Amino acid sequence: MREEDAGLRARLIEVGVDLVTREGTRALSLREIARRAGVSHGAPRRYFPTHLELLSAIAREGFAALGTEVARALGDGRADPRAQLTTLGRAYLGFALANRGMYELMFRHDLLESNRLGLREASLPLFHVVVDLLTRAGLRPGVDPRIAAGALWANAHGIAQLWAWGSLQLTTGSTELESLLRATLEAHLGPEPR
Amino acid sequence: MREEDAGLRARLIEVGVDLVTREGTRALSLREIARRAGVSHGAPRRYFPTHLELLSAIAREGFAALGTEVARALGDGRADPRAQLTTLGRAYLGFALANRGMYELMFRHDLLESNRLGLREASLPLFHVVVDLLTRAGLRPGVDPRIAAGALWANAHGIAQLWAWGSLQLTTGSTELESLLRATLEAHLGPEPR
DNA sequence: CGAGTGGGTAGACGCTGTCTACCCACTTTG
DNA sequence: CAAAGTGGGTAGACAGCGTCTACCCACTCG
Repeated sequence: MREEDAGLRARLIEVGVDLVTREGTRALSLREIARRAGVSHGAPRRYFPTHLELLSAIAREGFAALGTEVARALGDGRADPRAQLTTLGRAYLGFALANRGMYELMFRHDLLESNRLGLREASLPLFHVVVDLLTRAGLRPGVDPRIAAGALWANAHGIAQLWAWGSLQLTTGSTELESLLRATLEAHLGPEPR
Repeated sequence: MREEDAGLRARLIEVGVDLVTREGTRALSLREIARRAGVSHGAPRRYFPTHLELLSAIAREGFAALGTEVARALGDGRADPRAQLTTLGRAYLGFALANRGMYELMFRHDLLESNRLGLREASLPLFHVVVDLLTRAGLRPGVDPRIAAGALWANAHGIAQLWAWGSLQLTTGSTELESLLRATLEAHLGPEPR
């Protein structure tokens, strides 16, 4: 009867996304989601046999959002690879910090039945973008770009997580975050050419 | 009456450490810890007013273990800084992978009341070791060693976490882990001198 | 001897995820 | 047109959880 009667399945995911971005992973109980969707607590079971599968579906939505965000930031991809990598890093960290709840969910493998539900695949295209940009940007000889991409990803992930946790905030202000990103990129690509 | 009657408080922590290293964070319910310690579920409250405080105490034990592990690996500190950094990285990743449950707990800030309970302080000395080693190893000019240390830490953390999650395992075998570590260190310190 | 108290027990409350029995509107079929 | 089947949802139960509260027992101290 709502304007959005797009089936309960979609509505549950929508409610979940809304809930996690606004109140964090803690609020994502099955019953609470059902409550906010206006159905009984048993209803979700028809579409998601278990709580984890619902959470995974919500997390997939997060990966999709991250993907489009990054794609939007990269634009037509005509800038040089190095600038694009910086842009990508900024977009990644920006997403992680703007949507902490969702980002946390996306990497809480204990909530997600990690492998089985295609979450790894959901983050794979982004990984390949990084590999591609790195090869085009030029690495030191003898460096496997997939290794470098893995290291870079891990670095961004670590920064986002430790920052969100507060472990990295020596000072306040996000200029330090930018410094961390720059330090990482320069380390992998050599100093900025002028 | 046991050979270990070192007070309930210590025993609860001990049981918790044992439990998390053997069965993961999932098993760390307050009632289960109490059960294994042989007391009623209300007993821990005398020493830990809330579940989170007990978990934090267990995590602190983890940070201590990580610290001594790293210290043991570094030895008398006479090797050159670069080699020590490699050793430290290996020890860090080794700890994270050998004690996945504990490592996960240590960085699950949603379980830990993060700031208030001195957990950040627990990891701070290790951070300073990294800063020290980096300055002695020599960075490119104009690089704040604290920033570099943060980036490095974030990188190690990210590698540990994504590896544990399975996101980084392009191939199997831990040689790839070693590659990731090497790539990171070489990126920050320049190629290995021969 | 009586009061006070540290340390633990036991039960209740509201919440959680899962399971099961039911039920109602709708479609399909004979 | 009636009967059977079924997709989609409700409602209640169950065990487990963290927290709170009332009690209680051994022990110490005045």
